[in-house]
Amino acid sequence: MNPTPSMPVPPPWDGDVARARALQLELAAAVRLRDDYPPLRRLAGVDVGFEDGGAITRAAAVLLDARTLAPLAERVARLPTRMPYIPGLLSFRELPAVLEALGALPETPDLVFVDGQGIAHPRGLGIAAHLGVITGLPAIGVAKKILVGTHGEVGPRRGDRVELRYRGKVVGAVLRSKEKVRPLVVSPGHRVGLESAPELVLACCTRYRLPEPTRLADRIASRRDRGGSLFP
DNA sequence: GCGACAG
DNA sequence: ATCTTGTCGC
Repeated sequence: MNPTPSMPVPPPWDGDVARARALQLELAAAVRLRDDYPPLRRLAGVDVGFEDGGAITRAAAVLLDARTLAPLAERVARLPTRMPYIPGLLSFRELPAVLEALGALPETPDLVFVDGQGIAHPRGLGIAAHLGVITGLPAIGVAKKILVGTHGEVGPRRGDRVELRYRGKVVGAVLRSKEKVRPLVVSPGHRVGLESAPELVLACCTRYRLPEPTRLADRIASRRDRGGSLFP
């Protein structure tokens, strides 16, 4: 992704929870849930970790070949942490660092996988949806736990899934990405449909619970990369 | 009023 | 998310 001139970022945290929530409602209105992504050539995965007991926010972005899922580039961004974790306002805490790492990638991805919720959120704007609306890029949220919503039992086989409902609406899917592991919570972030999101995530799940884009970003963001880059 | 609550 | 080693189960 080239030096992007005007990529709007969340305003500095001022402690005003009510205003942040109001902004989420505005941005949620811009979310598009229709499949509208280009032929997939490049994928990206982003995730966040912390250093100094939370003082530093460390974001990682990984670029992958969509066909082979092989990593092509990785970027890390470190920023002073501006606000505490508040359920429902996660994106305001993590997005600044994520956008910096994403913007530093050598190419603009066709689709971004984000560790967290898409529209499966109290106001329809989880971090994946927030990122999508702000960057204009197609995005999907892949979370390890539910924030809101309910669902029936999920089958035991890879690929089995059930709808995630919130306030009478389908907002995502609970997907078994691999046998004998807890299912993932998948929800569209932007420019991706409710049916396509789980399909795209599953296509990126090889031998682990998490899809490659998010799994690789997670390794780097959480300092588990064991000494260095993905390219030995 | 009492829980629940992505990372 | 993070603090943290070995250990039990598939």
